[in-house]
Amino acid sequence: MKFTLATWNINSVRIRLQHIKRFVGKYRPDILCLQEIKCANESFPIEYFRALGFSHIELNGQAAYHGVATLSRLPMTRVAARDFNGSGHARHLAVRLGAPDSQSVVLHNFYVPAGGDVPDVKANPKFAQKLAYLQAMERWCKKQTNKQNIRAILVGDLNIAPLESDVWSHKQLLRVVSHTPVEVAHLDAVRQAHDWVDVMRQHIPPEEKLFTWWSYRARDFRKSNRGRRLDHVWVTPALRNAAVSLRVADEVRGWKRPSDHAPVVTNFDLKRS
DNA sequence: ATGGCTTACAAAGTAAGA
Repeated sequence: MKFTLATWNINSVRIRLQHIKRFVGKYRPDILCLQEIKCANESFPIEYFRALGFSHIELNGQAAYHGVATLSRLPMTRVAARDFNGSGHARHLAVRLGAPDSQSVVLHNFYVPAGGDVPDVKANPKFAQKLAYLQAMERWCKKQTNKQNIRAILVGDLNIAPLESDVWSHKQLLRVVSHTPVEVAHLDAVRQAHDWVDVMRQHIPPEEKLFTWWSYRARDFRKSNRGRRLDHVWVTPALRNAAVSLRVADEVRGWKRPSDHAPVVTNFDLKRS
């Protein structure tokens, strides 16, 4: 099975419909994982996506904040929508691609908490909640059995830029939430707990700068280029060779009134795994 | 630039993003 998968923190799905149409027209993704849809399930523009060809739609939304959606041209079934840290936030959705046999793949769509401003669990409850969320993800990963045979893809806005080359200035961001050593250690623990493979860094060397998010506050995001790699594509070892190509669609960040995140587009060929 | 912007919301200023 071959398919194109895109993950994109859309920062309000309802205000970004024209961008979605333009992006889908250009990249023809078979599966689209959105984060920060910022609407309840009943407010999600389902018909708009059906008209774009996404006949399979699974939602985990809430009013105003957070929320994730997975849209597909290919058959899929809902597996779970977990609340990893008991916050009541809509931040996760899992679907199964294909019939539930040994060749099917589970796709996880995540929106990890941003964590607020101050990287101190005592002074900032949001930072504590972010670390708790990552610990719950790690526990869940550890609990899985027969991990070498699990066929799974994990994508989304993980809100952490782990490598020095994942931020515009390692030194200046060491005490900025998203790149602090404690967050990076927590994310590494999640990854190692399931031997997840960092697909973006399989395709783009770790020495090379790679960003998926640029602040709205820069006058010219390309000129200042103070970006971070907050969005990720991971696969289990069984799918280690399944991603044939990948790119960050950073031109989308330059469209008028964009999301502050760019989509990440991956082409999969499951025969290669 | 220690935030210059953007979004949602029983709509004017809050809260949140990161």
